[in-house]
Amino acid sequence: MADLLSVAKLAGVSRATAARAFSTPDLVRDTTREKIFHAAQQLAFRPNKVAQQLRLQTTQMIGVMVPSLDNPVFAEQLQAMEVAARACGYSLIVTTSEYDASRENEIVEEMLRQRVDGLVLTVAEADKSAVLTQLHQETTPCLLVYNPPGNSGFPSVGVDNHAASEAATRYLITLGHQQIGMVAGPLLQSDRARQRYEGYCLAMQAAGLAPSPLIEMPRHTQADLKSLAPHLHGDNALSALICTNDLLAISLIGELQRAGLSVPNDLSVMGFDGIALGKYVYPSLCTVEQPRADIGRAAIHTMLNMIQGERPVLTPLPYVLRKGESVGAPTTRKTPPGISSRSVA
Amino acid sequence: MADLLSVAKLAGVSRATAARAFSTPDLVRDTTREKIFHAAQQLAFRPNKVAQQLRLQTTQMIGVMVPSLDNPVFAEQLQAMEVAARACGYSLIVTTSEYDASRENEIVEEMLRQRVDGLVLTVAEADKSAVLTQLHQETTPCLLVYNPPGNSGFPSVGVDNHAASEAATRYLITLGHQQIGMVAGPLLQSDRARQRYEGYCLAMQAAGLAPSPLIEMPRHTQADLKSLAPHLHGDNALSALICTNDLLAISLIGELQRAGLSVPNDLSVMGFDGIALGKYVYPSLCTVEQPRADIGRAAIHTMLNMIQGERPVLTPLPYVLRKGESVGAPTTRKTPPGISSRSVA
DNA sequence: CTAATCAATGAGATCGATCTCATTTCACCG
DNA sequence: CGGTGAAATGAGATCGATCTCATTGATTAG
Repeated sequence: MADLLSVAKLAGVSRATAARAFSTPDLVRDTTREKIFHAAQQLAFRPNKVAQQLRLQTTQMIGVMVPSLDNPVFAEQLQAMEVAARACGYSLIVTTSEYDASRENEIVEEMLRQRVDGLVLTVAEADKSAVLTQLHQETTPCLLVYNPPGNSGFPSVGVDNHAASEAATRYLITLGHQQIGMVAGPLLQSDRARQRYEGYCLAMQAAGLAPSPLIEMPRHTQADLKSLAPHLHGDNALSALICTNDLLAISLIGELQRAGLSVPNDLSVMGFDGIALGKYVYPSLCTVEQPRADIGRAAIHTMLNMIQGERPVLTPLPYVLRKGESVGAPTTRKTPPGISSRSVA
Repeated sequence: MADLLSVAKLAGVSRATAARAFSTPDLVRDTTREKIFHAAQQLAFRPNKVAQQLRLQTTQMIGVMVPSLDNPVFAEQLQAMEVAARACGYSLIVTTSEYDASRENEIVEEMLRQRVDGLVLTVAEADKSAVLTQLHQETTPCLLVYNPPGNSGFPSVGVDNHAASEAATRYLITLGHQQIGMVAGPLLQSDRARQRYEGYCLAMQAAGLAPSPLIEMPRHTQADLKSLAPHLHGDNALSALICTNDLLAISLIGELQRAGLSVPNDLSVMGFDGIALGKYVYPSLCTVEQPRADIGRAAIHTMLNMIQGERPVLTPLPYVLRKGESVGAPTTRKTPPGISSRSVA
């Protein structure tokens, strides 16, 4: 591939002048510039970014790490990030951690070697993340997405999970639900899920209701009816469920319908995240929508500011309670009316 | 950030020896190597990939362009690509074209400037893609994904859309369907969608049935019942539909159910792509599954071979006809029985 | 004891751009 | 017509690594 030097030679000027023709055209006489452009054209010259990056000590690249692209909430955020970054002349190096801490380490190390200008990460658990602890030693700016800011010491872009979950729970309570449960992936391993559970508990208590213990599913994004069955019958049968993410909610609704139950008549199901597909399934998913595209854009713009040396000022982004057909008012249960009202006490 | 030279100085050796300690440790005396590693540790030395890339004339980076990450079929493929690339020491620069030809050009140009070692692209239409035409001038290896190989002149990883669509259609015919339609996004603008329609037509004709004209939806991944309504009533009312992608199918099923129709009792709906979520919704989506993860992995491994200078040998990957609850045998229609059988002739 | 061999290291060029600083060119004015 | 300042250009250093080739030092064979 032709380099600047060969262009300069062909045009009969020095390297420096050829370089100027591209970076600061005003400093080059019109006729000279023409000659250089013409030579560049002939040689199919294409500037070498790697050389620029080395010389200018900036890569115009942002390293992005998300847990998985199989979850649309991350893919949709990434889509917006890519568009925003490109519009500002930045490229993204995209990686997935698969929720694996050792991979997180390798990935971040690799990106630092690549001298990315900034890191935008979503980690499994911000508070106890080894990789974040180590990043404090570094000068490369780092920004979290979705992870609650907590005490990780890094700025974070996302919604207030705590408040959002409270709002979701209150909404169900307003509709008349009293037996409300929450469903999550295994071990409540994601910090966001934990905050959502806490928000749920608070809202329940504020309404004088007893929060149910968390119902754990064996997988993070796929519901399993067996784990849920015990909570659907008896005195304390649930009338509404909040899932810590939309994939869990959608697959749960599918399983319930497959088992002959009606959503929302037999059970109201609410999600969390607001992935696009939730609007199109039937029943449409009632969920707390995180503005994924806004979050992605905000992450990029905040990161660019941080790269400029500014200290980020971040307010949580607004969540939207998206109503949907998967949630309705509680109906009279199959259990005798007397029992159901007694169970409320 | 500390560089090799400072490490070398601290260790009391030359640049060359310090470099060798990392790249070819055998050539360095044990005691010397220890000194160098120790110095590196003290200075928190981290090799600069940009400098390596410039010197070694390889970036170990692959440029990836997909139309959009909002469609899980691309996100799921990308997830697999990222894991496969990382396992081989490569990074991905990820971009989205948003089905925009001018963006395609900019993106590819940008990646060539970045001196990616290879390009893995999914373009809107491989046959009439300006960017592909221009890429023939370049030496950077280029591989298509999902795009049918056609006469673009580039190797391609994906399934045989033509055959897959034929198989899907035959499956519906085997179940007894005769009035089968196909639904696509606007203008049949994607080359894959066009092949799928052709496959459908062939299978219909082979069975002695008349293919219906394509039913176009105003949007690529979101169904619109109004566009479909005319085909659901009358003598030629359809009993089964194939959608050119899963998002279209899932949203269509939602719309039908919302309108009080039953899938598959009133209408069987089949998708195409095999996104993960299709398995979990109710009714589960009957679809032609493209092995998205396999495709992603194959794309990376093929590209790595191409980078080695090998000429790729590609056989289409096997699709899987995934049965699901959204398709059933045709039922007696509301229209008088005599009419429905007459309409077959 | 000297020559030959091999392991270990260093000096300097190189990758492809940009930047600083010096030098040349040019226009304009007295 | 020479001088002055601005505009245009060039020479060379630089970014951080790797590689070639030369050199040093140690070991061993003759």
